[in-house]
Amino acid sequence: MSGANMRSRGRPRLFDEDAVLDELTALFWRKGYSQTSMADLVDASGVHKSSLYSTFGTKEELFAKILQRYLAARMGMFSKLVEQAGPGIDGIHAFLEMLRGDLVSGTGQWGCLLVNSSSELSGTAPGFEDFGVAFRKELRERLRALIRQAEPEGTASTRVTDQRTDLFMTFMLGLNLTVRGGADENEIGRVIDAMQATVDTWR
Amino acid sequence: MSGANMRSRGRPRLFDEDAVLDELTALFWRKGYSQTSMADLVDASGVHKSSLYSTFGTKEELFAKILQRYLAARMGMFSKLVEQAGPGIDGIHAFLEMLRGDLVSGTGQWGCLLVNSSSELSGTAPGFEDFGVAFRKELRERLRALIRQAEPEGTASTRVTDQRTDLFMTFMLGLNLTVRGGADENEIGRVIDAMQATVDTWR
DNA sequence: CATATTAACTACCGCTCGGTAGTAAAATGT
DNA sequence: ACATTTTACTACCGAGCGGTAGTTAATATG
Repeated sequence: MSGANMRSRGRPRLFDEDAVLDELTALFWRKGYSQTSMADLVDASGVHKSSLYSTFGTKEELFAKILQRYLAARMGMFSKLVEQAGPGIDGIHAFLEMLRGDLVSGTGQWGCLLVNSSSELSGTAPGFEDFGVAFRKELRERLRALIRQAEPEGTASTRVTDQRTDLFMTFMLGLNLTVRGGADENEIGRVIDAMQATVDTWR
Repeated sequence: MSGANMRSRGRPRLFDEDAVLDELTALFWRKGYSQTSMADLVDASGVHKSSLYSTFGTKEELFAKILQRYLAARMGMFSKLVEQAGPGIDGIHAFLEMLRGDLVSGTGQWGCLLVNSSSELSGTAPGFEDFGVAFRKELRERLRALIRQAEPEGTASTRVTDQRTDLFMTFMLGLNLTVRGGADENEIGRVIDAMQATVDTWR
């Protein structure tokens, strides 16, 4: 029986692995992969370099783990947002408003780690491109569900749903870029308003 | 009189400055700023390192010059595209089709150098953020002209024009990201079709 | 207490990075 | 011819990079 409370054999960790991964994620998120050095990660986490290597492997391996962890968390967040948004066109409106709230504060202004990384490393990718593809695919599924449930039964064709999903998705990517590019709250607000107006024509 | 044909005093350059800048631009465009080393630039251009430094200054200064040059070229291109697109909703459709042609071939799949750089360096920017802001502002002006001339006189309010412009602009940013993220021709086509359908509702 | 195991911590390695000094070569000016 | 100016080219520098070996400390097991 290897229960949850079974302590391992040697010296116990002095740091919480999850908490450290959160800090490292934040650093990569804000500065990008290339501009974040191992020394930066050591400083930010307080964990010695060798411990980072023995725990998470090389910088590439660490980053892969972080991306995968981030992907799961991000998708969980979007699923919850879609759920909270509720059905109907009003649901999409609510979804966009929740997005607005996220983008103007905290980590929101750094864009999406997966999108950023996919863009940063696509020209020289060791193998991170798959994460970006997976992200777009999963996000698209959730957005499609949000949009699908906003259409009165029988009225919408699959084609229309798909087109709206593609537009909405591309809009979200562009919004991420706008935010990361340093847009202020007004500009973000304007852009979201523009999408709200478009969504209104879907009634 | 310092005419165009007045040769300078010392040893003449063995390389064409503009041609070299084009090559360096392509490299930064594809690989990004951080992932492009001076050695890479030397290899790609065939110009010795010292000559690059004496001609263009440090890596940061060189990159600033490249961004500025790229900005001018890019804006010229967009101005021409808008002009070629012509008036009316059909003009916007034509514009999108020209975009489609550009994105599936050559440098198009690397996205936009300014957008990429703005995203890559925003978390650690030495001072490149201004280029991204200038780019978004200038691009927005041109897109607004395209959209403005597609509206029948007297029918459209300033507010509607601005909203459509913001949506279109954000769409283009997202499209860039989609392309750079490694989307294939089908996915790009779908996304553009989605925007075409939205533009159709503007009639 | 002895041993095995795991982690913390220090010190270091080879390499690549951006950047520069110093010299040889090719042009113009007098 | 000679000096001046500008560039081409070689060789090199210190710093920071990602990554690792080796030692000390803390826990579990026998």
